[in-house]
Amino acid sequence: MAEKGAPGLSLREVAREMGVVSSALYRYFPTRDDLLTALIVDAYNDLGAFAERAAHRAPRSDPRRQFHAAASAIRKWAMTNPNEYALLYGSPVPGYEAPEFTVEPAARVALVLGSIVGDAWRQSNGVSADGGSAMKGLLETRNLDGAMPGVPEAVRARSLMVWSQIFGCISFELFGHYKGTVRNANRFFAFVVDEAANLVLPPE
Amino acid sequence: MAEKGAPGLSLREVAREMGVVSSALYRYFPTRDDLLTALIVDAYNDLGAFAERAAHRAPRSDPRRQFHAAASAIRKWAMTNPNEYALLYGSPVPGYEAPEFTVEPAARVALVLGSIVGDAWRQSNGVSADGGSAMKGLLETRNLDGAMPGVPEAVRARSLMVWSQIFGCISFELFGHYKGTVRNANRFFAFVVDEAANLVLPPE
DNA sequence: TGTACATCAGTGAACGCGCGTTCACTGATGTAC
DNA sequence: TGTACATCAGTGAACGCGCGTTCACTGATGTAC
Repeated sequence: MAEKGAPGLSLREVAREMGVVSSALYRYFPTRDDLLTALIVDAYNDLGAFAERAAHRAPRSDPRRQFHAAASAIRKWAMTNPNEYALLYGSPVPGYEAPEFTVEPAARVALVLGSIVGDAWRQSNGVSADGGSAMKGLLETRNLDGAMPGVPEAVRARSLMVWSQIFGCISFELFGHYKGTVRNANRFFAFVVDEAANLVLPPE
Repeated sequence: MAEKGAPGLSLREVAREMGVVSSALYRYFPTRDDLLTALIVDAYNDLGAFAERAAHRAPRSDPRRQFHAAASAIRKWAMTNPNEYALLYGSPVPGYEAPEFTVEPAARVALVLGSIVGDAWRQSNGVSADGGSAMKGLLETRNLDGAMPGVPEAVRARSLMVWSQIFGCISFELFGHYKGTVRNANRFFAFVVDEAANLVLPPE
């Protein structure tokens, strides 16, 4: 049951890595897609927990450092678990549709970044000049009210942007798109995260 | 030879779509990987040409509009050709390594964005306060000198960032990661591109 | 203009392989009396 | 403490399928004389 191995997203390969015959997995999962779902949920939680721990190691009083810690953790996790990362953030598996309940574990890692931003804004109680009305209907306010209460709408929008920006950067690096342009990937990532932090953390 | 169909990245499926028996492809490609390479190069060029045309339809005097036009074209192409997009920007195909000469067509679409930024900076001849020395060794200057001559190093770095930001955003949308957070994907994308333009185009 | 031959795009059968899934089974572990 | 039986994790053979690749072939098109 302890599926620690890297998934090759084939039932038989998962079985192989667990040192078990393929049909044995049918005792636990009725179908390949259910196995896949379990792997995905597991991976999301693993990544989420990893980012949470990293963020909590930095002091809440320094949101910028928390932000960097979380982002770096995500990147580190991606490089350590490239298969899992590709499973979560790469091309969708053809013919597979993730069930509804994967949304919650999927949100976990995003929530880490969102909470840092939210905490920082609530601490700073510096009210930003909000482009509020221009943002109407842009986001799913219902969900974001829970995740980032008391954060200006423009900051929420930028947070979502920055979220996909960070993952976009990691994906590009991992999938080889920076070849020939970025020389020092570590420093480039730090640069990107810093620019991202500028966009979502309260000034000062 | 006219491979217009959407690739399922299986030789047999490509053959099927071309209305031809699978072994017939071996007259043109010695191996599956060569077929894959041809499809990838084709797709890169298709996307690149599409973005170029869109950018050229906007006046050179309005780089912001050019930028939006190019970005929107990329997104549109992605939604029209999701399989090709996943082939180019999704998970790497296991066991396949793209040969060196795919780098050039791959760079084509990035060059569209880069040229808009470069042209704008050269027109504005507003010299930015450059964090120059802090950037030393961050990027592959050799290649970028050709693609974006006369552009401050910080702007180049931000251009690369913005490049992956735009693709990250498109990937997240296409691969379903915005479910539950972004309500109006069109407007959100426009917002992201606008923020991106702010980061790379000269002020004023 | 007509025959002989080379070229070459595409066919179709076959191969070995890994896949997801089924099914009857084995054998160890736990429970009842 | 010892026997009888149920539970249950895992086995191993088999299935049908799509894959990449091979190979001998067919038949239309082009060229030579």
